[in-house]
Amino acid sequence: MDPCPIVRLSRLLAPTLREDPADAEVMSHKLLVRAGMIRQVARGIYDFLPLGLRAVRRVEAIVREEMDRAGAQEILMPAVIPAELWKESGRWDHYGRELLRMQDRYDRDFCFGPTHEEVVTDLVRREIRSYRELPKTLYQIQVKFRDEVRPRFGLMRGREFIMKDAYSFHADRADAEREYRVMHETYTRIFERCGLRFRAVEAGTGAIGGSLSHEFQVLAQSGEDAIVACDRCGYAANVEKAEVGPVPAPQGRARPVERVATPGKRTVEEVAAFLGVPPERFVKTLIYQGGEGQAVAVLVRGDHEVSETKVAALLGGGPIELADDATVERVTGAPVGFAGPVGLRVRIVADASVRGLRDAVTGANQEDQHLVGVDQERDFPDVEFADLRQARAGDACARCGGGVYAGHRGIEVGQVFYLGTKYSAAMGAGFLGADGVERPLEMGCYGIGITRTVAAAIEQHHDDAGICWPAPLAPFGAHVVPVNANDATLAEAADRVAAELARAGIDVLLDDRDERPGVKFKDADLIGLPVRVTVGPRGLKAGKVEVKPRTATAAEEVPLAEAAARVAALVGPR
RNA sequence: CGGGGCGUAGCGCAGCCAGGUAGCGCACCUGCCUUGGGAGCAGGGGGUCGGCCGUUCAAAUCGGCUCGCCCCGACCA
Repeated sequence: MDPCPIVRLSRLLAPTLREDPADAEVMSHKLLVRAGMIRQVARGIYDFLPLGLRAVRRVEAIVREEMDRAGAQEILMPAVIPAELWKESGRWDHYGRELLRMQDRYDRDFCFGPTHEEVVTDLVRREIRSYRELPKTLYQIQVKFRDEVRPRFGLMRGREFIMKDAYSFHADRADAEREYRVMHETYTRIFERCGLRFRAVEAGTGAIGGSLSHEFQVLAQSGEDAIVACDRCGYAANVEKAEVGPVPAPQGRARPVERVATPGKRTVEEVAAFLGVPPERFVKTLIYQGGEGQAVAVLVRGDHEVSETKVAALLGGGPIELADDATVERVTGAPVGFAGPVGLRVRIVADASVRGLRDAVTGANQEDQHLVGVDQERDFPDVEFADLRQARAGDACARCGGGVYAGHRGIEVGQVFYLGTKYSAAMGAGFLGADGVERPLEMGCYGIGITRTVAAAIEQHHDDAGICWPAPLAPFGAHVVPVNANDATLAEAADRVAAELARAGIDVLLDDRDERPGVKFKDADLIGLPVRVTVGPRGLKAGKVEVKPRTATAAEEVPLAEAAARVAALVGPR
């Protein structure tokens, strides 16, 4: 067995910073920069320094092992892709400005691949003829570029990032769904091995249709996605997509409608405070515009939020957006903030929780006026009901009926997707079946954001002093610190401990710098390797070193000869 | 893409309103001293003040343009 490397910190490019960088917002960004792991080159584009790159490589290694174990085959496709392939799929015109386009010296169009359905489908259509050659699952680990409107949060949302993308090809839908389940299990193994707390949540499939997509969300307070998970059946989904269970029947008593003045009060919060009526007795009316520009009124209870995903699906799947001020005025006859369903002459869709509401407050479609005592069945009966609101913690689970949703925040690090024949049909990727009939290939695709996973690991595993790497992702297994580099006895002992650790299969970062102990300890905490081994004069006199897991509060004294075994037990196989 | 903010030494910042010798802390170099949680003393190096144009006797400071970066809203691994 090759001995693991021992890297001397004095020679490593690991410029640690004492202060947070001014341009960083989230912890993973601050800590990656402070620990000398990344540096920004342009917005959303980073250098990976040795420590950062080692963490990336560790995620990649886990992903590779598990993909290979699942029978997928690693390939490498080009990052620069000729426009023709993207024109074939139609995405050259539809992908938008996120696609980084360029020309070569002959003015031919190319793009930097943000994803590789076109390239892989082109490869497979040229090389696969028969059902006998199926199924095939191909993957690559590669740099991607998406010219995000708003890159931010360091590695969480870069423009250039490393992604594992996989594509599978099948003779029929059943086999594609079988592979989907295999990949779902593979992803579960991958993120478990990474030492991350995560949930696989149901995800929308947008324009492609079908129901087969899951996002893998690493749970962290700083996550951009809000998700809910049932405490009983385990159903979990993005709040935008999560089905909402039965709503309690409305309580209010019938009374006549009354118009009240609410000068300058536009939001539910403002009006609720002004009238002394709780938000759940409000009907919130939002005017949306679909792709063709027709306005639709969407109603939810005052304490609920609209799920644009659900509204878009109800209206046919196209993109929707909140109407601009002028449209709102035209539709409601009042400025933004005073819309209500009573007397509206556009299509009205409402969340199920609005059905049967009595004694509710709504906008009056007149400036500075609201209606109270509104009765849905009496005053605006002409409404379509559907599940249109975002789920939230405390809602009843729609799947099992008995459970209750708990709220989480998540960072999406992976997604698995059943594609069907979207790309194979568009690009003429077919095969001959046993019956001699040519059919389009059934496909699935499966992505993992490698660099985002590194950031997510830090978001989930850090403390005030720095990163606390899950051992499987740590750049090194152990951090060996001789407290005084000028003490030859200590330095020799540290070298010896490092060598034994390496022999025991642990990669070692040895802080051989001529720095004071405090500086070394601060840097060790910041870099966050799973175990620190301190070699100091006190312990060494008794033939001992200190072994301290990063997340432990106290160190443990261990005889020199046993240190390697002790650390190996703590860190696990590397 | 719309809205807001910031560009002054490697990092974090002051100076700008009220134009007149470019500063502070950390980091860096040299020496002394120190060595179990970001020591101390002394000396030192380093900045076309993002860029361009203008106003002025004089611009980091005032005006215009431009580039870069960050934050807030709709998409995505």
